[in-house]
Amino acid sequence: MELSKNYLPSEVESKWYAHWNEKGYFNSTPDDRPAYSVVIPPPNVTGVLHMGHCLNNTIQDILVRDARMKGYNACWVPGTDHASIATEAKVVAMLRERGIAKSSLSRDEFLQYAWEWKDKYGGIILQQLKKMGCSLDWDRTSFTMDDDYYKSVIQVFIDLYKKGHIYRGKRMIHWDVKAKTALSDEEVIYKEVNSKLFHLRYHIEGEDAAAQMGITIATVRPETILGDAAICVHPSDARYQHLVGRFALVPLINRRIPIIADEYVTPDFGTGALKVTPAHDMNDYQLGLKYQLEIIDTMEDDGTMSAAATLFVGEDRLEVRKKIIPLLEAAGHLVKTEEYINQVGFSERTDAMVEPRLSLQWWVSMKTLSKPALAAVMDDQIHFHPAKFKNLYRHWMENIKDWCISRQLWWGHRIPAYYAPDGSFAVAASVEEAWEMLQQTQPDLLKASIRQDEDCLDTWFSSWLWPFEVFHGLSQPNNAEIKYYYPTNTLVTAPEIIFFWVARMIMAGYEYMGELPFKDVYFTGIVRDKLGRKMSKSLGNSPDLLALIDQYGADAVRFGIMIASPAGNDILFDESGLEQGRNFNNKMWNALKLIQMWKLRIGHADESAKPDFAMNWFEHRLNHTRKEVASMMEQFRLSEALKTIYSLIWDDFCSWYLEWVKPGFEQPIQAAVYERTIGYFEQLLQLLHPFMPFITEEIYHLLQQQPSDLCTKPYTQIPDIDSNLVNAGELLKQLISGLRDARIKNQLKPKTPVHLHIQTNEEKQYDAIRSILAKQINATEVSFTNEPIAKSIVVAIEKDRFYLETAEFQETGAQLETLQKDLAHQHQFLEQVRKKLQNERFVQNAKPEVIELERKKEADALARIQTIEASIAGLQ
RNA sequence: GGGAGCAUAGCUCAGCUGGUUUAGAGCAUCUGCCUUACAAGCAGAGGGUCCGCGGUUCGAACCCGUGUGCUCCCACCA
Repeated sequence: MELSKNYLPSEVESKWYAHWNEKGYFNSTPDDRPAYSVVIPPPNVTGVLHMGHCLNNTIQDILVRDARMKGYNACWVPGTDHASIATEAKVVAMLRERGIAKSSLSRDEFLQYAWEWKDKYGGIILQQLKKMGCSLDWDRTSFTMDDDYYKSVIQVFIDLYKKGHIYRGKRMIHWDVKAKTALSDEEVIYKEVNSKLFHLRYHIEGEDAAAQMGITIATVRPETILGDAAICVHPSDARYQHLVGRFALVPLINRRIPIIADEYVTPDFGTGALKVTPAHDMNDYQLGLKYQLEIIDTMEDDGTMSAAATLFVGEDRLEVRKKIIPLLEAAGHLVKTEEYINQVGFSERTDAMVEPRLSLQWWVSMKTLSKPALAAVMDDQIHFHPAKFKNLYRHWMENIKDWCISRQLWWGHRIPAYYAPDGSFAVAASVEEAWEMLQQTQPDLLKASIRQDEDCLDTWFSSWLWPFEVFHGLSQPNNAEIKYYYPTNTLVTAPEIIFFWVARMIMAGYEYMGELPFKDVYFTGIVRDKLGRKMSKSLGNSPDLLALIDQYGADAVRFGIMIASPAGNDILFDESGLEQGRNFNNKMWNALKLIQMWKLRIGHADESAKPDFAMNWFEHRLNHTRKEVASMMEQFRLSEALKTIYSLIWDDFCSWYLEWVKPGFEQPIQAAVYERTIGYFEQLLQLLHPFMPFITEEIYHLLQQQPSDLCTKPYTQIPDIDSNLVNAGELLKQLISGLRDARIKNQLKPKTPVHLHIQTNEEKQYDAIRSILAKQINATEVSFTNEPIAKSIVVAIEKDRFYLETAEFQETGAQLETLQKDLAHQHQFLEQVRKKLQNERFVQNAKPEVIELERKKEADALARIQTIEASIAGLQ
C-alpha cells in the first residue's frame, strides 16, 4: 500500500474511535480483574470544550488507558453537571431573545423550557470529548439531575437535616436591586470607584465635656446612617476608650445607639471609629450578631428607602446619598469630605451596584463533616499530587465556615422544605409526607395550603455525591457496581475547586459510603495564554479546540498540552507544542514508511553489515526506558514520561537505531533484523499509546497483520537490563558524534570518504561496533594503528585516538584548536577534582561511593590529558 | 490583610534524597546538507552570575535566613 507523504490524522482518528466504540473496549462491567475507576469532573451541561477540559481529560484518558493495558478493568464514567446558575442564565437569555420574560412564566413552564434547552444543547461537550479520543464508558453517562440522582440529593438533604447538620439561618447575601434577586459571590464583579469619604460627627448622650466633643466616624455610604445600630472603636484606641459603653445619637433622627469596642476596627483608617449598620454591610452584620445589635433594614428590594429609614422613604438609595449630605452639613455633622478610591461590587448581569442584604437561607454545618475529611488527607489515605496542596487544604478545613446551600433559582434540586401558612415547616421527601408531619401539631391543616420552598440547592450540593452516585451507591445501596468500583482510583481536577468540590466529595464519601471517594487526586495546572492570562470566555483568548484538532490532529493536541504540564504547574499554552506533536506524528509515520520499504527487500544480507550490536543495544535501551516510564507513571509525572518516550522514539529509535540497522542503498535486509525492528516499533507504539492513541493504533496495524487492537493489548513484563550494553551504545553515539564533528570542523564534505585509524589499548571493544561506526561517519575502511597517521585529522575521544585519513585533507588549524580547547578544559576539571580529593574533610566525611567516583574522575581526566597531549604532539 | 507558590539558556520549562565527568529539553539562533523514511527533515554548533546578599555543609541550582520582582487562591476595611 502506498502511504501518504505525511500523516493525515482526521480520517484515521474518526475511524479508530468508531471502531473502539463498536468493539465496546471502553465499556466496563464488574469481573475478576481489579478495577480502576475514574469519574469525570462533570462539565457544565452548558459547556463547550476549552483548553482546561482538554488538559484535564487528556490526563484522565492517559491514566485510564495505561491502567487498561496494565490489565485493570478500567472504567471511566462520563457525565454532566446541571450547573444551576449558568444554565438558568442561559435559559433566561434564550427566553429573552424570544421575547419571553422569566417573570411571566410559572415555575413549571420555566422548567419545561429549561429541560428543552438541556436536551437540545446540553452535553455537546461530551461529543467533543470523543474527538479527543477519550476512552469513556458512554453507557454510564450520568447527569446530576437524573431521576435517581435527584432523589439521592433530596435524601441527603433530609438525612443531614435529621442529623442536625442542616439548619435555617439568616445571612447577608449580595442583592441585585435591578433584577431583584440574590447573587452568588461569583456573580459579583468588583470595580475601583472614585468615592467620597465623609467624616460625620455624632452627638453623644450626656452633658459632660466628652459628650460635647461627640464622636466622628468616616463613611462612604452616608445614607445608611439611618440604619445604624452602634459605633465601634478598637478596644486599645486611647482616643475613644472613655466613650465605650456610652451612647451616641444618630444624626437627623436622634436614635440612641451604643458605643462598643471590637478588634475588628482598624484604628488608623479614617477616624478609627466605625458606624455599624448590621442590615447593610457584611462585616457589620457579624458585629451585630456578636453584640446582639438591633438590625434595622432601611431598604426595599428595589433599592429604595423603606419605612424603617424614617426619612427619604421611597427614594433610591443613591439619590439619598446625594441629598443627605447637605442636611448633615446644615445640622453641623459634616466635619470633612475626602476623595477616596474603593472597591465596589456590581452585578455581573445588570451592572447594578450590589447591595448586601439580609435573607433567610439554608446551611450545612461543617464542623462534624469536615473532621474525617481533613484527617484522610493529612494521614495520606488520600494522596494529593502535587503534595503542596495538602497545606492549602488543611488551612481551609481548619477554618471551615458553614456552607450556604440555598440559591434563589428554579433550575436545580428544589429544597424539600414545606411551609404551613403560619411559617412552621417540615423537611420531607414529598408534600404528602410533610403534610402528615405538620398535621401532628396542626390537625386542621389543609394540604393545599402547604407551600414548598421556592429555592434550589447549590450545584455543589449535588456534585459532592458524584463519585458514588454515578454507581447508584445511595439510591441502590450495596449494589454490585458500587462494591466493585468504589472507592474510585484517581480524581483529576483543577486546584481552584479544591474547596468547592474535592473537600466536599471527601466529606460525602465518608458520611454516606463510610469510605474515601478516591485514593489519589491529581491537580492540573491552569491553562494560560502566552501573556500569562487565564484562558477564559470573557477575554476571548481561548483558542477553538476543535479547529486545533482539525489543524494538527487530536494526538498532536494531546501531545502539545501534555508536554508542557507537570502536575500542579500552570501551563502557558503555545501552538509550538502542537507543531512539535504534529512533527512527531510525521516522524513516526516516516519510520513506518522506511520499514515498509524494507519488507520488499528481505533477503540474504552482506555479512559485513552486522547489526546485532544495534539490535541488542536497542532492546536493552528500550527496556531501560520502559522501567523509567513505569516509575514516572506511578508518580503521576506524566509530562516527564511523555518526554522520555518522545526522546526514545525520535532519538534512540529513529536517529540511532534505524540508521544503524538500515541496509545500504538498494541492499537487502536480513529477515531477523526486519522482524525484530517491527517488534521494537510495536513496543514503542504501545508505550506511547495512552498519550497518543490514534496514530499508535494506526501504525500498529499498518506494520503487520495483528491479532487484536493495540488499545486492549496488555503490557509484557519488563526483562532485566544489561547496563553494560546500554553504556556501550552511549559510547558509540559519542564516538559517532565526535568524529562527525571533526569532519565538519575540518570542512570535509559529507560525501567525502575517509579511512579511519584507531589507536587504542582495547581493540576488542571495537569488534561489535566497527561496522556501524564506519557506516555512520562514511569511512570506507577501519583499521588499528600504534602510531599517529601523518596528514590526517586527529580526534581524541575518551582514552583513544582516532585518525581520519583522506585525500582531501587540508590543514586548517581547526583540529589543533579543538584539541587545545579540550585540553584546557580537562586541566581545569582535573584541578577541581584534585582540590576536592586533597581536602581532608571531604575524604573523611563524604560517602565512600562519592570519593570513589571522584578518584575515577581524576584517573579519567589524567588519561584524557595524556591522549590529547599525544595527539597534539603528533600534529606538530 | 491571610495563605500558597514561582524566579535556571533569547522564550517556555525539567532538574526527584545536597555529590552522576565543570547544569538538561523543546522552541528560537548559527553552520553544512534537497544523503531514496522524513526540509514539518538530517548532521553539527553556540548560548548560563541557576534573581541579589548572607548562612549551614567537606560539598549548594537544591537546605536555612533575608532582600527584590512576579503569580495565584481566600477575605473585601468602613
